[in-house]
Amino acid sequence: MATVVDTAQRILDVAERLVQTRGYNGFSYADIAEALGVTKASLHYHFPSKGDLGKQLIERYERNFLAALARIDTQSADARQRLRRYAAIYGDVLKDDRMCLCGMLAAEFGTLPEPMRIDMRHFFDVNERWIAGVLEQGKREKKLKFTGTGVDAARALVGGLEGAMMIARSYGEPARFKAAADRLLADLGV
Amino acid sequence: MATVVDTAQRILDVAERLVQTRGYNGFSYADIAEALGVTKASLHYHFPSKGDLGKQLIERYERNFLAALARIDTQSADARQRLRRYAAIYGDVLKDDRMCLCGMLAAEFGTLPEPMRIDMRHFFDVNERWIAGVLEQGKREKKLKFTGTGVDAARALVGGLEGAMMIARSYGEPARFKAAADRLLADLGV
DNA sequence: GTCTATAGGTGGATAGAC
DNA sequence: GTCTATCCACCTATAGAC
Repeated sequence: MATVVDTAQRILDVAERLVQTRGYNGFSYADIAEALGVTKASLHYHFPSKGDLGKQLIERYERNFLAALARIDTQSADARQRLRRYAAIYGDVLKDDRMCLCGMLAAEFGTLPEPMRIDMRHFFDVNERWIAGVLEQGKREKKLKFTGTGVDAARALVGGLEGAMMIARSYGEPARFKAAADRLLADLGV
Repeated sequence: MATVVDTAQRILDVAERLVQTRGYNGFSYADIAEALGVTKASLHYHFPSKGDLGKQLIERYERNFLAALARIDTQSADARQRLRRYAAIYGDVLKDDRMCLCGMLAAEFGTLPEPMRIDMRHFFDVNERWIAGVLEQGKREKKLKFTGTGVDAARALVGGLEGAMMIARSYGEPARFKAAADRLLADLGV
């Protein structure tokens, strides 16, 4: 049985927001310790090294993301509606003043430990696969249109959403993201 | 008269590559000093603080970028060709294993000193303006197609290129960028 | 302009008491 | 599990000699 609110999860909650707002190289154990009112040493009990923390951060983020995609699958049958809801996830993250965790880590790729790199790419892999599936479904049902493979179109969509999100955040204008996302979706027939 | 090879420029050259590969929070004066065979102290003579260095880095990057756009303007009259050459600039940066300097800084926005934030946004402002101009030219000449304003379409293009670049670099696959870029251009009628 | 030397701070991480 | 205390490497930055 877990504690009332599991300590490791609370650490991950704070660390997640820190990475999404300041980046993996932009926060320290001291930041988390201060936010939770504990010492740095006790954080090391739960996550021995920063690399361990980072890796678990990505894995939890992917699990939560996949759960959100599963909800879309069960609640929305229409391909166009599924894509709209997919893009809305990004928009909600941005309205909370955050970048996508993995978009952030992609920028910091050059300094990440290998285990984090692998997990980060896996996040994009599963995202692309899910989108590609929706795109192909939409094409079969003649509700979506795109040239080339579903995977290629999916990659362009993910890249477009991540980039638009990153720039919109620098301007503090979530509307910039919305405009770009709507355009990307429109090009797919949404 | 400048030295044979101006020291400040050589510092900026090394720092530029470091930011583009490791990020602003991912390099130190020690890295530059080692690469140039000088001490950290002498770097501070040329750039008193890291914020000064970062700011001058962006300003030089924007000047060089604008010069490249000016070359496109004089050498290519066709709107479609101009966009292809614009996207090719990004592709060349990526093939050199670098991210766009300002795309990198956009990710690190949360930790940047205000002067760098201002310069970074200015880079995107001038990029968007240039693209918007090309898009509107192409629309008048009935060679390009897009809905809404040229600025909105320009923003979606910049975001799409930056995001695709960032992810392609994480996979070490420049081809991923090329595929996404071609798709973004195709949606504009290129 | 570049050097040596160093200040003053923060980084991640560990040992051992409670 | 959390604490105090501490280590050592690294960070940005400065003073002052050459």
